[in-house]
Amino acid sequence: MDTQKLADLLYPNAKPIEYWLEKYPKRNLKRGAEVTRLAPSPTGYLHTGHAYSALINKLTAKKSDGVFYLRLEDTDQKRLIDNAGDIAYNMLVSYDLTPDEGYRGDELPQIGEYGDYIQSKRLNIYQSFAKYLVEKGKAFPCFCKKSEGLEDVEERRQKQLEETGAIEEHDPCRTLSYEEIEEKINNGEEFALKLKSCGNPEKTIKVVDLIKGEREIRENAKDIVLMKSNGIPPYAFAHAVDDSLMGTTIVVRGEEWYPSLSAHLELFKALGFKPPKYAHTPVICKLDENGNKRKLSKRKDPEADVRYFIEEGYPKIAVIEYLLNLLNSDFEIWRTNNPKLSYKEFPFSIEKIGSNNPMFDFIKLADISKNYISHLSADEVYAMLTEWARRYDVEFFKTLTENQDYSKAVLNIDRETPKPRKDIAKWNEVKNYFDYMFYGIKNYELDGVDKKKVKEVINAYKDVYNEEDDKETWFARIKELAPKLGYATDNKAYKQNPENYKGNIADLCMYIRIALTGRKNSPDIYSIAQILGAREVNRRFENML
RNA sequence: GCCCCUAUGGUCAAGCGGUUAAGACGUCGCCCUCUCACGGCGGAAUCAAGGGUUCGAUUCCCUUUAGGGGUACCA
Repeated sequence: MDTQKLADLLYPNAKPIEYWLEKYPKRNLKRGAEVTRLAPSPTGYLHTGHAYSALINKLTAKKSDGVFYLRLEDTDQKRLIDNAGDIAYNMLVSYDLTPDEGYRGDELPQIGEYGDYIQSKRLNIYQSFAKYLVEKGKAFPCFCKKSEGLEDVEERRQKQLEETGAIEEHDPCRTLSYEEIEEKINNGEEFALKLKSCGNPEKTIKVVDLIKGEREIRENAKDIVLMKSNGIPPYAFAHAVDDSLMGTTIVVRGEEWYPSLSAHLELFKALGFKPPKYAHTPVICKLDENGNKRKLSKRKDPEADVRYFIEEGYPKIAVIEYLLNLLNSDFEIWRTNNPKLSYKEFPFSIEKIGSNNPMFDFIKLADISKNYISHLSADEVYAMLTEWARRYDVEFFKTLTENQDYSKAVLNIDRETPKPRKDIAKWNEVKNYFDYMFYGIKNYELDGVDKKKVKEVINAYKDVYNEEDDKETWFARIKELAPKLGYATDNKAYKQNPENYKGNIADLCMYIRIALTGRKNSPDIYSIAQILGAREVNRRFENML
């Protein structure tokens, strides 16, 4: 068949590929610089998996003085959601995963010489390369009825399995003659362009995956779709064309793409491009209600949306460090040895990524978060907390900002010391945790507590309480008071003969704590009393009597 | 159905032919202590099963099992 004639029939107006090859010359980067990219499809919010791979991409590019860019893969018209691209970009920015190049949301202009970075704006480019493949006899038009949606596909697959016992890989339309094609085109029939695969699945090829290592995979034999009948390419073709033209050196993508790798490699070969390096990453999973491991699901799992962590008030760095810990498990050792450094200093390596699909662990995340927060100064905590509250808890925001110094003092309890408290994992916990400092005491935790004893203690203690005391004097006074009221100051003595005492000094302190906070547990009561101030302390004592 | 990937404690995982099988989270106990948290010390808990290869397998090969993924004009 005259493939040039066919190419002109199918794509009469396409530019020759040389035009694009000239327009997008090779990148001029230093040796070893890696070009990575995140290429989400704007079909919803930014998935936690996206943040995970953005982190890999960003760190890899940074480490090699390369480029990390963002491209929007909006080739599925049916699933597009307004603003999804914009949200994705802004989420990346807010997690400090800002791309160096590419699409930057709907407000800002794109950066970079290799645009457009939105695939739907690149249709003429794909057309050129589609035409090129037809010319080379490596692609053909297919006029078959298309499958619509997953159910349709499954039904068709089932039917084919029953009839032939296998799934047809070569497409029947590949043998159509020029005349037949011309007639269909003239009748206005729509066509999809397919790859005329020449692979043999009995043969294998060697590939190197940056995570999986050296592998042998079967050659591709499927006539995959290159251009859908609406003139838009599906993932594979857009991937091959864009990543070649944009100079991507490492493609980081989820493991679910691994089975289609051989098809992609055939495509690169057909196009005459050198394929990039690949890194197929594990997929973050969770345990579902039946006890089975499954991929984090957009519909069922709130934590699949990176916005969830922001709403809950996890510090963004904590989330990133959790993900980093999943990627390179030696990160936490490094973190303990380098508590002050930014995670960006960590010697991240793609090769160290394990190949198991990890389970998302909130307990571990909370631990990382608590550690992170415990090392912040009160000013930093205040800043992050108010930023969160401004958006998600307006009442609390008002409270916090009405009296900044007071709020900071509360947040500073047991902070900025060698052994800081680790009790806050996310900002939405703070209000409940310190409500007695901000909103008074709503109810007293008194189960198992003898209220008479509380009154007795407070009644005596209020007279010796002195706001001016330093911490040691403060405690000395309590110690002095204890025996007078019948409380033990020596724990051992108390344990030996508890019947000789009304309680020990710990109980005495607990009563003071209850009067001041309404709770049996709280941070250091000396600090709390100091922050509350004598007036409020006395008021709370009176309240108790 | 077929194809691919994965398999070390409850979780994340080091390990890459010979180890008392790291470490972290969680859990339990003790110590510290005005409670809680922190911190310190210690304990329990893992190589999915069965075959090979080898002087020797957690490690290499095969089978089974389990889980995940793919098999779309979705990404």
